[in-house]
Amino acid sequence: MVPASAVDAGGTRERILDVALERFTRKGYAETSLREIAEELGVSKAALYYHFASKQDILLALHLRMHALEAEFGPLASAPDDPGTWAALLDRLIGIAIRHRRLIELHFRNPDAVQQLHSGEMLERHGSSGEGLEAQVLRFVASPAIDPEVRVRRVVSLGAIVSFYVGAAALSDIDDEDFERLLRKVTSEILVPR
Amino acid sequence: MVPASAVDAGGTRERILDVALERFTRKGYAETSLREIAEELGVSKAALYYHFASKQDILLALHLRMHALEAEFGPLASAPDDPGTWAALLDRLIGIAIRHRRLIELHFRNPDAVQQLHSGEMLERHGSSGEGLEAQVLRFVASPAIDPEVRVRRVVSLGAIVSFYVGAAALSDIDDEDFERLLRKVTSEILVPR
DNA sequence: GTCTATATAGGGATAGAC
DNA sequence: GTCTATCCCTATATAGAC
Repeated sequence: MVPASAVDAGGTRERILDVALERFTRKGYAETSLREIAEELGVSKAALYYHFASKQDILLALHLRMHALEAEFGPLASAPDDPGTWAALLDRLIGIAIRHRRLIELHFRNPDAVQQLHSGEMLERHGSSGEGLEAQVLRFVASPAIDPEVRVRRVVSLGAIVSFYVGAAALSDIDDEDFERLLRKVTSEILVPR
Repeated sequence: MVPASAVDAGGTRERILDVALERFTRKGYAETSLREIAEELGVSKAALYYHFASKQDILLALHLRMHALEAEFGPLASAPDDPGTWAALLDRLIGIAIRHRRLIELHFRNPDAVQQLHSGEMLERHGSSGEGLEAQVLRFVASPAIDPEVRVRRVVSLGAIVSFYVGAAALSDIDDEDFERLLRKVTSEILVPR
């Protein structure tokens, strides 16, 4: 672990995280080796271990950025069956998904690796909040008390958000603003049956 | 639970594929070791190599099931800008996605591993058709000649199909028939702007 | 802060007995 | 068809010099 007071003169720590985010997202966490990352940076593997205690620790640092987003996101309302609550939630999710797509893709692409971060005791030591954003969102779609059609529509609206991941290459010529506007339009339609 | 010794010895190959499909889907291809699969089956690693030439060969066998589906699917129409063509395509995709969800999840979860199957010369030797279903579908959403809103709606409708993957755990109490009916309803709405 | 060298573990894959 | 034993390779991680 690197002391919080450590000065990152060359910005190497950040450069490691940048390369790791890129690789973990494109190739996957398990498929990406530290040798690979070190070579792209032009340093040795051992140098990585000066900045991070382990490979998992690199993923953790990226995951903590996500946690920071959740903090910025604020607490979720706790009225899972209210349509307006869900619509507002979705609205905020889209904003985050567009502005931090790489980070979302990372988590979407490596669910197990991220999961294991929560299994261990690593997160507590870094002051993790209790429940993740994902778990909170699931409560809005998993409750059997809510009408199945409503739940399917909510899940599909989530699928719409991650569709930029599925069809990223196919939509790369559409800029973020246009895409966000279209996405908000379509998702809001999805939620209201005709 | 199936007693190991009671089953015909020739059924081992299928049992390997069943376990592999389960593990590759849940944990990912690269993260799943052959030792793990062998242990669950109560056989040795070497036994696996009697039935398959390599780990990749196991994935290939599962991938060929997907190819069989594509054959059943039939040729795609080649009019990417016609709304009716896309609607018909989507309709058939939903049917396949529901009936063979495990297989779809496998491919959705391990895009790179499947990709490498096509890079090598393995597929030609097994009589692969030229272009995959996925590549053909992409032509319907990637062409810049088509209106961006139309393309976003199409990609979102694809996202709706894979939403059962995203929210599978949350919707497990809804049976396949209900889910399929709701999915067809919602996706058809997505394609037509209000 | 970065290096070389090395320890250790686990992966895929093969040989040969039965 | 399945086993045990083994090989080779690559990965994470550590030790200690500079």
